[in-house]
Amino acid sequence: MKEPLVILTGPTAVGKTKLSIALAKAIGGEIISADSMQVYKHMDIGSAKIRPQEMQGVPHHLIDVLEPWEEFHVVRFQQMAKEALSVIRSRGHIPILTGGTGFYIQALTGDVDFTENEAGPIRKELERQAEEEGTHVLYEELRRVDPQSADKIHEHNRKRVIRALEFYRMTGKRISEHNEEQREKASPYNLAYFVLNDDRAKLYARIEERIDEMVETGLLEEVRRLQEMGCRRGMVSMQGLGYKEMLAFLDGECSFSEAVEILKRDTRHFAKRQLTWFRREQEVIWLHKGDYEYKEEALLAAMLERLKEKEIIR
RNA sequence: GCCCAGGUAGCUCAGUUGGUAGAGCAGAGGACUGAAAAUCCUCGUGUCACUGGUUCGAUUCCGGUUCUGGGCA
Repeated sequence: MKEPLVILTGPTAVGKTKLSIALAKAIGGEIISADSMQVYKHMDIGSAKIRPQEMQGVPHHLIDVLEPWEEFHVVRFQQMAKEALSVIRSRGHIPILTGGTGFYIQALTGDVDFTENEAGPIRKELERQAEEEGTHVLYEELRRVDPQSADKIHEHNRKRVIRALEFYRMTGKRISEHNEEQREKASPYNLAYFVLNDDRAKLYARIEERIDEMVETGLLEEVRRLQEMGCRRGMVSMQGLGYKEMLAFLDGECSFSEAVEILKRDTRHFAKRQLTWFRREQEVIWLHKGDYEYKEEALLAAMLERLKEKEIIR
């Protein structure tokens, strides 16, 4: 029997956190966060991090474990999540992966192998080359070396072009082949992949509301504090929604109200991208809040039923 | 009340020397396998305010009406 893994995800601001607590309490679960920003300490307001008193005693993993100047990425996530998984297993609890970073969820559920190469100076070299000679030169090289990837990746998508080349230069293998292999792997987990969703208009209204709350509770002050701690705009953590917009304001690039408007817009765009991602995922169990009259008990009951079907709970 | 400038896509506006129109933003869809809250791609028909006139033909020219700014009284 495969190891059980419950996933509760969905677009930003849909209400994942609240529901995850109810679910964890109902099934004796522990939560692993699949969130690229909540891992960071001192980033509480902008990342909409769960507060300790809201956890209601449910153990949480991968929250508040890194300093904002540290780099976080899928590989690190995968390692840490696997460690958390074994801790949870040893306690006889059920792991619940909660958060909106679809890529991270995929890395874990698909057990994607990232061990083939170690991050090195090649990336920096490629970035420099892109800067000096233009992405086009790199793209041409990619076409020579890995035409399949070149077909798939748009020339303007600098990050992807660089990564594909980086992979080739480091391993001598084509990333397109590697990805193909990884894609065919079956998940080692007995998955229950829930995606919470709501009407688009309601979701957008909730995003707007939530950002207003963040502003009222001191988003700008939080970002100022981070700046004083030495956080700069290039950092991975500072590319998070809420952080990059406030930093742009603090650098005098726009007015405060403009920054807030841009933040709202970008967050809407983000939610939309998340939904695109989940639509593509196989095996997803959609939970439309409207189908359950927006009642937590009804949503919970539906989830528990599916968990029974999958023999994750009795 | 008079004068001026305007009323064109959800918003901001461009344009048609008369042959029924196009950008940005918003919005929608998509991609994504070591930056992913990142990065990238695709999608634009609307009584061109209303109403008469001139014209083969008016959103474009002329008159009137109306609305919105600004100025003068």
